[in-house]
Amino acid sequence: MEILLKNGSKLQLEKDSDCQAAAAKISEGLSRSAVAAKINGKLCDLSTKLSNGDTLEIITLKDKEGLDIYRHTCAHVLAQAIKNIYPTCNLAIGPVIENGFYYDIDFNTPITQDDFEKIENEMNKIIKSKTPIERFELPRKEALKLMNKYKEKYKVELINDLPEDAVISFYKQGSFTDLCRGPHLENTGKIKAFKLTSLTGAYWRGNEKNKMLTRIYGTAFEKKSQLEEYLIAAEEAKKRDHNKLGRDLGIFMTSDVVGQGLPILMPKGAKILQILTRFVEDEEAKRGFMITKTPNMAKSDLYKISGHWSHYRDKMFVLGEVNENGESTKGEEIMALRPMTCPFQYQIYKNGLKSYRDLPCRYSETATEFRKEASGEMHGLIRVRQFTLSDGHIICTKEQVEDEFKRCLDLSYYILDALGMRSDVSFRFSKRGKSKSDKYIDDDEAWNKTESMMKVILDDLKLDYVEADDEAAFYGPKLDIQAKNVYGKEDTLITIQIDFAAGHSFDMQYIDADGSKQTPYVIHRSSIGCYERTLALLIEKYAGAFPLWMCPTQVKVLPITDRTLAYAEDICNKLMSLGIRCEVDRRNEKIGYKIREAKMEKTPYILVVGDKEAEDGTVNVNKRGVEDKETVNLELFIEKVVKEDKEKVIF
RNA sequence: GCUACUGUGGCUCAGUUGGUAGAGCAGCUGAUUCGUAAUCAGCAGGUCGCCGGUUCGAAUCCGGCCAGUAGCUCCA
Repeated sequence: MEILLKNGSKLQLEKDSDCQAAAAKISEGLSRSAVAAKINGKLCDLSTKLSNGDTLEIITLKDKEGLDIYRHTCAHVLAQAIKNIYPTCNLAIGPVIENGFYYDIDFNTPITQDDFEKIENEMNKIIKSKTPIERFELPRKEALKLMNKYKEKYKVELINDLPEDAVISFYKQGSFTDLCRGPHLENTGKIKAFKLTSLTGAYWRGNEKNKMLTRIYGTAFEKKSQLEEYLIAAEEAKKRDHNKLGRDLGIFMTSDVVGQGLPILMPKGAKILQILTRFVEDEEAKRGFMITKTPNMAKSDLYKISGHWSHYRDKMFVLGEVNENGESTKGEEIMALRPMTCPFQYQIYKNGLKSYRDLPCRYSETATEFRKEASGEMHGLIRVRQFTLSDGHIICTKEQVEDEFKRCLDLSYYILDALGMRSDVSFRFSKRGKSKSDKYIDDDEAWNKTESMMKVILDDLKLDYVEADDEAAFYGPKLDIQAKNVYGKEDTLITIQIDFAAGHSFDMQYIDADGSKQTPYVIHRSSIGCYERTLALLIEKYAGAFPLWMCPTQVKVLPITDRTLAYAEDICNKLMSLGIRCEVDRRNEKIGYKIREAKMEKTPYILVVGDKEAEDGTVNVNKRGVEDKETVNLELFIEKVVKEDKEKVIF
């Protein structure tokens, strides 16, 4: 028979040959490195038989899919090892993830990370045994019988939920059989380098109402050296962790007596936030936003109109005792700290009759907001209970939505560029999609209309985005600009949202050209996101060595002896008068000591001044990240640093 | 909120099977005025996260709470 290879060439094979045989025929090297195959574009095991006319692609570990298969097999080896050691445990699911794999298991007796050695040893035994891995398929009834026999209740549930026409396949390695779509490696001996990395809890089927299972994370690579490299890189990444670095650098702190999720920004952190805030507010003003200053709390009446009281109340800090329906138990007026700024800015819009000539109405505010996150959800500066959001709302006509949306995105691009983060973000179109829980405002028509409206805009912008169901706000779809922290966890940095409900629920109106009353659309948007979170990601991106323009201290002057202290002070005063943030290290210490400290603080410019410099009117410049130091004329240095600060140079 | 782990002076860490706390750095004082990542000496600093229990005796064992970390759920 004849099959077609991906590169277009043809291959003659014996009848009933499988993919492995095909790989062997192509080359010995390929035969060795093959892990799976794609027949007519569909992934399958190497043992899959080929038919005349098939198109074949051999998958190796160089392919992402190949590495995934390798890791998936590793997850099965983990499951087998665990079943060997803990025969009464129940297996749930064991998929591949970005940098490895995990397996969720219901243990009867809890295990700890100390048990990893034992499990890894057992896995090594299974790998050494080079047990063949075989695929077989069963009709639903038989499949259920098999899993019931093994008392795998989670697998039974999975099979029951498979669609009617699904092929139910299993993979068997020795005495161990697992429900699995596959494909897998040919035998367990092909795994060369793996490691179990962490142990956590995870709800069965991701639902908090279900039992919490034990999740074991691991990773695997083609070679031991790659595994080592990965583990070292992960350790290195953790050194940039803002939660450690931010505290070490004196940017923020927390205090037991203040409370969870309430970070305290210390002078350096507060300075960075001030710099960012001024930058953002000025840029927003240039782009037609009107700054507002609205209260941090309001009566429950406001949140009843916005829908927060019914959709969001359990996430709010409510001042006063309320019953399940959100009514005061004592007949008092109930106040609540604001979780968002929207309803406050709508009040401004509603103050006086609006004409179509007034639209678009762009409001923005550097707003303090409060959200009562569950105790386990807080994380450094990334997830907190009080935060500062560059929060804004655009009230406009339907025709203006598209243009305004694009302007919002353009503003965020501008800011991301200034932060040097544009290439670090990805886009997520967060929809309600098919999920219709009571989390969302119940209005199918409006949801459909708004989601398709947003899709048109995103496609028109040729944005490279992923669509995500069940990620919308309760009032509408969002474009989320996502960024990852050093652990690879993704969070929303910036968001732009279209709200179909606010105009109606707040009874916002404008008088159109023809004299008729119309209801406007609302765009919720952030320009730089939540300052605390953005700061966290900046700390991690730059490992504390921020671009000059956002450094709390930009220049540090170090006199070598007291004799040049006056000269150092003079330099500092000159720079400060030009808006450069500068300090003098006045301590009577050796120059090496002062330099060490200034470098550990990641100061962009360290100026060493001794008798020579004082006499010549020069400074010895130690630029951050540059090995060589140079002595330059003071005026020249000042000119250069002022220019660099103004232009927000990112080096 | 859930699962697992962690909590010793400002920071980094010691502290053996429960016998009543130790170092380095930082701080303070003194000397040193020394040219590119830690000058020397001395001093001071801790009810071992908090509360309760077991015990003759708890930093060490047990329980509760508080805080921190990773993950789940949730989310800017």
